[in-house]
Amino acid sequence: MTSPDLTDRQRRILARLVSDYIEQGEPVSSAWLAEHSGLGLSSATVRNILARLEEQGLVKQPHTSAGRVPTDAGYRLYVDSLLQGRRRVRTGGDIESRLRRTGSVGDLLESVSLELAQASHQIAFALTPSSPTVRLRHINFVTLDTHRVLIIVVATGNQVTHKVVETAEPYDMDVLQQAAQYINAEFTGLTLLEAREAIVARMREERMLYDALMTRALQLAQTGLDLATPEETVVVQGTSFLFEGAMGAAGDREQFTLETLRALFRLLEEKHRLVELLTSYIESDGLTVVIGSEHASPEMHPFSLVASTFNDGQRAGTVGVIGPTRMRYQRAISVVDGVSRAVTRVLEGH
Amino acid sequence: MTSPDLTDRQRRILARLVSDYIEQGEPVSSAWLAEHSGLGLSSATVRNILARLEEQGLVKQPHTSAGRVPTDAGYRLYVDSLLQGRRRVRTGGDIESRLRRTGSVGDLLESVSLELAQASHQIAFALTPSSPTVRLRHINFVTLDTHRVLIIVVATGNQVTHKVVETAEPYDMDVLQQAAQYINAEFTGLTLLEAREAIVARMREERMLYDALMTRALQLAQTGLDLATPEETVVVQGTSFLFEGAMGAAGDREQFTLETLRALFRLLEEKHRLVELLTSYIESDGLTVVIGSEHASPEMHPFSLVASTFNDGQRAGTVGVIGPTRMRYQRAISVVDGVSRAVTRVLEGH
DNA sequence: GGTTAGCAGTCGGACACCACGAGTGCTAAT
DNA sequence: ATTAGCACTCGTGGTGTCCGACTGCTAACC
Repeated sequence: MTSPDLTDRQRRILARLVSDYIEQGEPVSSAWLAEHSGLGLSSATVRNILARLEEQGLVKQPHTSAGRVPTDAGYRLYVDSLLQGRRRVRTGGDIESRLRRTGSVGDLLESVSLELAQASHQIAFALTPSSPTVRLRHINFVTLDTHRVLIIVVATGNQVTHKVVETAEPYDMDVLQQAAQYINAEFTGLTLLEAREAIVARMREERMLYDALMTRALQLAQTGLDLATPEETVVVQGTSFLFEGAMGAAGDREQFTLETLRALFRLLEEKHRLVELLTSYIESDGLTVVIGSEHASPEMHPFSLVASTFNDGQRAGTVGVIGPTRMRYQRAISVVDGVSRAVTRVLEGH
Repeated sequence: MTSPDLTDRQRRILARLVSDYIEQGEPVSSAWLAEHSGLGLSSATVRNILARLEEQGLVKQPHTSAGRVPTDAGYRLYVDSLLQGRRRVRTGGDIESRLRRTGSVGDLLESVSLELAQASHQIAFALTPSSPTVRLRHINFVTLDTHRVLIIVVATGNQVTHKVVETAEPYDMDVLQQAAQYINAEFTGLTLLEAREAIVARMREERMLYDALMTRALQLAQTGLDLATPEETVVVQGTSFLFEGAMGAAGDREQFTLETLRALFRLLEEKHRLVELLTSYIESDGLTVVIGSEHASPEMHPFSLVASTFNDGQRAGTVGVIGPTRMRYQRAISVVDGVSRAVTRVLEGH
């Protein structure tokens, strides 16, 4: 908590240490820093500085007689104040044009996370908007056969959900059309939850005005909305990139145990937990970085996350990457930012 | 290739060896087999038998002074002739009822693979039917705003695909409705590919009969079908289970290197390669087992696969599991078989 | 002839030991 | 405040040894 009281020299040493460690993957020694830091200092002086940084909890040594490695707090300081405003990598162009080719929002999420994974060489995710923000845009019924009706709900952001419902009695196409028109006229623009409640209320009020068939059609709409509401999709791509860091790629030690990897994969699989975790981070608009032990879930402690919200007028969703705490933050941030802006542009229809 | 000329005793020893190795995960020794095989033999005799089995390529030893382990050929023989007709585990009931709750086919695939993964404790997959079989059931247009149209295509098996298309000029809702009705009347029941071609042909013929708007509506339908056609979805679940086998769970050695795991994850990620691989196995209806080196792709050599097709009248898709070659084949087979039957029942609407 | 007991041989795994090198902390001199 | 020098620590890698697990083989046995 006593983070900002650092001399300029300390900051520069720390910055160099972090970025070198990120690139090389090996603890960095006082001698190395003395030679490459730019400031003309001897290794002994650097050792003194490092000792103070260690007191502050910004760096640590894996064992005696090893160089220093950043702690999570060290990474945090690096990301917050030592990193700002370097070159902004241009990533937008071709990715944006490829995104533009996808139609439905579901496909878009898929494409976005794929592009992001490939651009960052890390695990990437994309998340649809939190449901309370989503509004009803259009509802539609299609009779498939005598006892099955297809309900299609279109929400803001062009999210389409559909469900096949088995019905006890046959529905008439005309009645359904009529009901759909009615609903579209009356309830469009409401939140999905609001719409659902409004329909329930309406059913109670006007039970006698409209005929029984109509009532049942409304009931159908209700189930359709029930389905559409909790649909908070998350797509994860690029899981295999995680092994890249975990293997002895370029002289690094193995970084993660199988147990660690397994824990992460479990988390990624349990979509609802993942969604919960991700949404909790994104109260702030714009770009968020969560580092190692800052995560709520213990299985995320060995990892960092860079996420950014995108929107189409309202907030619409989140994209980001997950990787080892020893991550190229600079690059990850600019890629995530670029992609998220690209998505926003695409959603706004240019 | 000289597989079937085995004495009864050899078969029994092999069966015992394979199933014990599957359970224990450690090379099994002659002494152990002598004691537990049931036939009252000494370890020396068993050694002779094992030596012959090794000549046949059915077992091998990881190193001198270790017990024997089945080869892929050994597993194959075990699965083919030593396994048939044991107890068929009841798995249907509750899974089936849970599956019944899902609406769209997409959700169904998701649920099926999830259930399968949890039931088998392995990676599970589910694959939609190969596209040529799928037929057009219904098409629908929704105007979102002046320059965007939502196209919804419903195919057999209640597969719903949708796409938002940006249009240069605005469309009128009425024209689209009319076009949809026309298409539904004329082209329903055709294969998606056939329908697409029929529409193109019709557009050429009747270019003058219908007005320009109608032509453009047909064009829209065409794009919609283009989108729906190649949609061969595959869902993979339970990837974290792979680590279970890879970790030293119960005194086992680590079975897979990170490189091996990584290769598999890459394959699972590249959906098109995965689809290609899976579909190539399933020319035969019913249940298929592919063991280790029998796989076409080298990254699958450390793994085995158990798959089964399900259908709703026509062939509709495939479900299955992927795990280490040292897999509980008995259990995997009965689970996959059970689930696939359950899916068929659900699709047939009971 | 098939089966078995006994024995020599092989090999991996665990452990201890040692030397080496990398890097630190401390102290005394500048 | 900085630096040179030195003693100290500790992980790594290589070597040697022991032990135990199994095997293959041979000679005796039924």
